[in-house]
Amino acid sequence: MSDVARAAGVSSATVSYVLSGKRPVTEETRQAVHAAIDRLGFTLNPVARTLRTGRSLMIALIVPDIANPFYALLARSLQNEVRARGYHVVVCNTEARRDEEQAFLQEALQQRVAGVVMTPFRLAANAFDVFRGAAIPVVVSADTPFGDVDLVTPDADDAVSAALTHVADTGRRRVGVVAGPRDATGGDPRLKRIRQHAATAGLSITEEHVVHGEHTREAGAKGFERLMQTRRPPEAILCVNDVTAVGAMDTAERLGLDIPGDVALVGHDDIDFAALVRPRLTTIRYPAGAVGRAAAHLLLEQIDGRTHQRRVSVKADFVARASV
Amino acid sequence: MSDVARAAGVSSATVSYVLSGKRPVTEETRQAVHAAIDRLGFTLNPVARTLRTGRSLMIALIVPDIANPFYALLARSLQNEVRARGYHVVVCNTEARRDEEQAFLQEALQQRVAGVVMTPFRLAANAFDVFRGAAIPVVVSADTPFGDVDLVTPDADDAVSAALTHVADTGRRRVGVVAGPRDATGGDPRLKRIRQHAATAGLSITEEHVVHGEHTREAGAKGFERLMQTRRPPEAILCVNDVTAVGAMDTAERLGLDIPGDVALVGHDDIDFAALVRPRLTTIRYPAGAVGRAAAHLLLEQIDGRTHQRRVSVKADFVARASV
DNA sequence: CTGAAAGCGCTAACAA
DNA sequence: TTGTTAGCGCTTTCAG
Repeated sequence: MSDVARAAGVSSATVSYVLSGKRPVTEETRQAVHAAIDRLGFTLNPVARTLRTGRSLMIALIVPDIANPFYALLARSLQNEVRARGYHVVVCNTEARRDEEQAFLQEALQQRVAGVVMTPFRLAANAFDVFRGAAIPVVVSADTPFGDVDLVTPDADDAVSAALTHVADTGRRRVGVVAGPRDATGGDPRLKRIRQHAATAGLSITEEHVVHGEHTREAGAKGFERLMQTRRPPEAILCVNDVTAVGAMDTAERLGLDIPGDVALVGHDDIDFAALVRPRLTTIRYPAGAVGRAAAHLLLEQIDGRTHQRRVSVKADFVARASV
Repeated sequence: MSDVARAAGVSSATVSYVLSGKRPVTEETRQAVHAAIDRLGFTLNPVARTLRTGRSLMIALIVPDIANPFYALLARSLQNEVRARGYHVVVCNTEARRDEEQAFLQEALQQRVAGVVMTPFRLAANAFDVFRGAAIPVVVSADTPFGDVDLVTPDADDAVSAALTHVADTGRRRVGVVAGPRDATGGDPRLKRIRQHAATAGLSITEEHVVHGEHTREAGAKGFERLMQTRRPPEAILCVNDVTAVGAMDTAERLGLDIPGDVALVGHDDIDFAALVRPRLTTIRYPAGAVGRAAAHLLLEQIDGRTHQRRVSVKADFVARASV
């Protein structure tokens, strides 16, 4: 940059100001600087800028598993939204492990990221306090508020209610749930919501018909199996997400169980492939693209220092297909 | 860091050397420094280090689409491999567009990334020359060599041969291909390989039975449709990847075409969901996890300055399921 | 074995 | 409207 300054016959401060526009510059010197920049093929060093300003152009996306299509789509949409502003997305897979969640958060802090978008699982609720202190924007994408940070959350009551009504309409009464991990911070909000609407729909969910596990295909397979091994197996099973529902289908096939003949199945998220498996998966759609966009907007608002909504909800809706 | 130095009664250089181990330090001072570090809760600032050394802890993963499960899995496995060494993965979705490919490469350069893993599509073959100049390690994941950089590539001849033989064994002769973009750098190596083995298997691929498009579901849907609209439609269709094959299935369903009754379908990659769609997709497996690991190893070898293999091939194999 | 000090490239007071 | 300069926090040469 000092090279450019010399070539343009100005100070390096002026070059900086020409580039940032944070101070008025005469058209003449502006031209001269740009000419020098072009001539020398100069590009700003973002690292030096980060060191100086304490803010990088990186946004940390901290999620359990980028191979889960929901998060992959979220990542893509987030990147799409922030790219125009020069931000990059660094993807951090926590496997829903608390140590990894903390480690990535710590590293994000050290790296002076411009912001964090996270789906926390086992974090302590005060984990983001440090970020508030460091004035680093944080957006949490989760079904339930988490600490004192901006939130993107599903508006899923209608959808869940519709799903349960639909299940009830097909004459099923005993409902099981393949829920998220028992030790997740704040429990499993999706399970809570299901429980909340079950009674209204005339459905019963007994304790033995709720199993906990990770949000993975393997956990879904195992959870479904345990549910079907109970004395009176559920007539319908809701899964915490589509990936676990697919795991459930794995088991159903292995056990020779027919879906929806022997048991109905409902997922969550509506990932692309939910419509492709057989039977086509009935699910509660939570659009990952919209979630990514919402998170991006919340984050950018914070970065810009504008008053931010503390919370955006994304409408979920019920998608009836063939698994119920 | 100067705080730590002061607290430990040493110079900041010594603190640096204690941390890096690049110079012998007496056990005594080492202890003192560590004590001070713990007491003050000090952590190294990676940004300052990057500015000084010209190398960050970021690895750029530049791919067409992270929402394609193949790349999502690649990303996860890459991150897994490099994480222990302190590296992070920033994901860059190019949508297979040349301008984005170039832009991300340029940005990676500015950011002084530790390395680049890329699947290029429309880049000029000399695009990596700058990286060689800047001594930034690059690994390309592609079906064909690309410029003068390390390569992770499928060893797919046996698999493709097996696939075509399998197709021929079912009595089909006219084969169509939903190939990659016509203007991709170096054409479509998968198409080439298919052509190469077709004759041997006694199959014929006419010009009108090769259609080009992006590696997307939509392009697959369109390509399949065009193929099926030819005067004598192919009896079997090979797709450049599983995502396009799924697109083909979309169209088949819309048109009321039975797979494999009316036309057989073969994919590429064997993403998780290939086994879940109906009919289960027969495909040529190219394991994304192994590709990510191979890329990571190649990259780390380069970072460590060790003599690197210029090329690693990952065995592909034929997976016969129900779509042929 | 340790310290002093330069400097990576930028931004933002402060001064003119 | 522009310039001077300090300093972000680290690594590494050079000197001891």
